[in-house]
Amino acid sequence: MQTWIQKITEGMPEVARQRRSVARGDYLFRHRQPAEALFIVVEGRVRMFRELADGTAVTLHVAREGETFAEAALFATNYHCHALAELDTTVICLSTQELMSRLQTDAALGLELSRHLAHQVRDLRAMVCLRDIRSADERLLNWLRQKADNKKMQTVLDRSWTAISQELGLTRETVYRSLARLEELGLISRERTEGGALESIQLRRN
Amino acid sequence: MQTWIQKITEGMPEVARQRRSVARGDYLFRHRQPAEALFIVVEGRVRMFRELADGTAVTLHVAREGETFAEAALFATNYHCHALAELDTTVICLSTQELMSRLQTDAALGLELSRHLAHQVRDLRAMVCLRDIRSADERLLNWLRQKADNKKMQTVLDRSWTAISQELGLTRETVYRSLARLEELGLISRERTEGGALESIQLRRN
DNA sequence: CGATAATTTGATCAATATCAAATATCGTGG
DNA sequence: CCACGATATTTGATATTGATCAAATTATCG
Repeated sequence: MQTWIQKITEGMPEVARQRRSVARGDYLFRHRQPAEALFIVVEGRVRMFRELADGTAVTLHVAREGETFAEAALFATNYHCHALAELDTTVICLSTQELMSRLQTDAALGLELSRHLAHQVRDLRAMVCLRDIRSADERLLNWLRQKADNKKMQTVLDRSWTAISQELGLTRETVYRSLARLEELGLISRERTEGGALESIQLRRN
Repeated sequence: MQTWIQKITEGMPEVARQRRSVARGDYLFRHRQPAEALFIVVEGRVRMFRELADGTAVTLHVAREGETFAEAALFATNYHCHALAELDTTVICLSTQELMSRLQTDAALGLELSRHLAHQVRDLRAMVCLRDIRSADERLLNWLRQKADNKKMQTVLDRSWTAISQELGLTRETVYRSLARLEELGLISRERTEGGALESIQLRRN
């Protein structure tokens, strides 16, 4: 688990970091409810959305396993959107009250939170930037380069291509075709590390 | 200017928040240089990118007027990318050293920074989410809904459509066509507030 | 070993990008 | 206040490319 979560949760009273399970289709919280917690997804998937006057839903974020969400709850008295479990979901709830009161005095904790958020900002900006690239080949290639070990020019995958294609904003079919094309062109080579099941991609120069 | 910047800069010694002008094509900072400042763009545009072993550039972010960038410099000793002025640019430099030393003890300042970053995270997530919508019409409509005043179901523009189309990840031609189509379908109506030059979009139900 | 998910390739379609060009609007200097 | 250049808006024609639907193969997990 991420460092900041460790630092935040350690020394936090039991009541302030409870687990909660939500069945698929149920709400974790609703718009305008008092913002009592922020969350870490342990398992499942949560969709956050606003609802307009005429009932139209506007999705703001989909939080997946390992991700935190509703950090903004710390700075608001009420939630500004709905959070719906798209699957059977388990989350850890971190009490905003508890956190906030510690943040009032504990500057180190605030730094830890800022660090976490600053990294999120960096990653998200990079993701937006990546999606500005229209060509599937170029987008995939840039993703590989972003992830690559700078010296070895190599990326080791931690997920299926099917999952990665979502992050890329492309269909899996398109991704597989791009992979084939890039390998064809000699820009990458795909290597299956026989020990682990993890595929790794070697970037070739030019 | 954003609140947090006010709070951060007020009471900050003159030396810790200097203006700096950079000519188009010059670097604001380079990869591996000591991370001495984070920045606010006053005017111009700055591109941040990494450079791979073979010289390939990977863009991570393009910061525009009014935006802050390199917040992560606070948590690193060295910059992890290059920052190049794409236009003649003026920035405000906020000393990381000064900021960091204040953040060590000033919990309120840390909260202000966290608040700023949490909002950025929220906005960026919403932007990524929006770009997952493939249809231009749907994407534009959802953008309008995100921006809309919840009661009046109305969005007042603060920029040209040409600028907005970039945020949407669409070409301006596509955006204009979508606008026409959505108005045709009666889903929106475009209204020119004669007083100001600002266009406003009224969302219709269904 | 069976079931489920992931990978891979093919054919076709639809939608957006692109290129082009005309009009409208804005801002600025005279 | 007006003229003029720059920018924004708007519509048209066409091409490209990624999405979609299909299906076969392979890998993974219990």
